[in-house]
Amino acid sequence: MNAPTKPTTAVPLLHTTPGFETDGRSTCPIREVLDRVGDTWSILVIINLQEQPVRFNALKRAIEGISQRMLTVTLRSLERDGLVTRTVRPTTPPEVEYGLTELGQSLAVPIASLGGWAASNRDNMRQAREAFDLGT
Amino acid sequence: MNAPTKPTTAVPLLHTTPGFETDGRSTCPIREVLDRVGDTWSILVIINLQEQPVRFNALKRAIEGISQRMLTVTLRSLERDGLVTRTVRPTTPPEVEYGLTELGQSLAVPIASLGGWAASNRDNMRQAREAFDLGT
DNA sequence: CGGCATCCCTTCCGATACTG
DNA sequence: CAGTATCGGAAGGGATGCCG
Repeated sequence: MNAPTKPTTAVPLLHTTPGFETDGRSTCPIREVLDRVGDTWSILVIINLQEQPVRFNALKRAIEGISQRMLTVTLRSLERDGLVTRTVRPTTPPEVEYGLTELGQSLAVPIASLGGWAASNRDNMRQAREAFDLGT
Repeated sequence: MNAPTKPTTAVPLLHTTPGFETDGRSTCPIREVLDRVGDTWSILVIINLQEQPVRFNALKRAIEGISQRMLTVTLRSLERDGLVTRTVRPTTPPEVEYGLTELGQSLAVPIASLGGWAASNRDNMRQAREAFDLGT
């Protein structure tokens, strides 16, 4: 989900190893998409933008636990991938609004269904975890 | 997605800060679920188990780029959360099969729809990225 | 208000070696 | 085959300070 970095020793994914790029197009699509929105905050940002455009600090308040730095980084990344738009209104102080692109809206649909699952099943997961942890 | 660790200085999430636990139950469900399944490999493992149970090394071969260590860690985590079952057949050499629980199957549904989005839209994301990177 | 730059500690995770 | 243990580098990300 970050800007291009140059690997020094460790290469994250096998298929990005020099000479093993598999022609640069045949990577698993899910892997590729998760590499961009599968981080800690992207999904939450998208969910919070689904209803209407939101300003930077409002977004920051809405997403519990996110730091200013990570919100900025996450928004830039989503903007780069064509999922989020950034609109500056040159007032003083400036207002910056973030919203979803059409692509972003389309991604918000499966994400919302994941959110629905989360809301319905988190208790099941908690109970399973407790049971497992008791088992040893 | 990891076993319980004791934070030393930095606390990952605000709402886990001592005195700010929000009673230990009111955390955003999506955040909570993503903390367990939102890592690099869990989603891919679940997708690969959706059809039928798969043995350890078969799974390793199926998931491009995963290391043995991360496959083990990921499977343990999913098992702990009640999403995956582990079945040992005491032959020599031993055969260990992993499969989805009912809970895991139910999670596989929204995950599959995310996968469908990924397959349909990765080219859009690539193009958006190229355009953005040209823009500066 | 909405950022960016730097510092620096923490966590992740691949590589490697060893076991039942 | 299916793991576990350990190590060390790389990456993640909070805190802080400065800016238009």
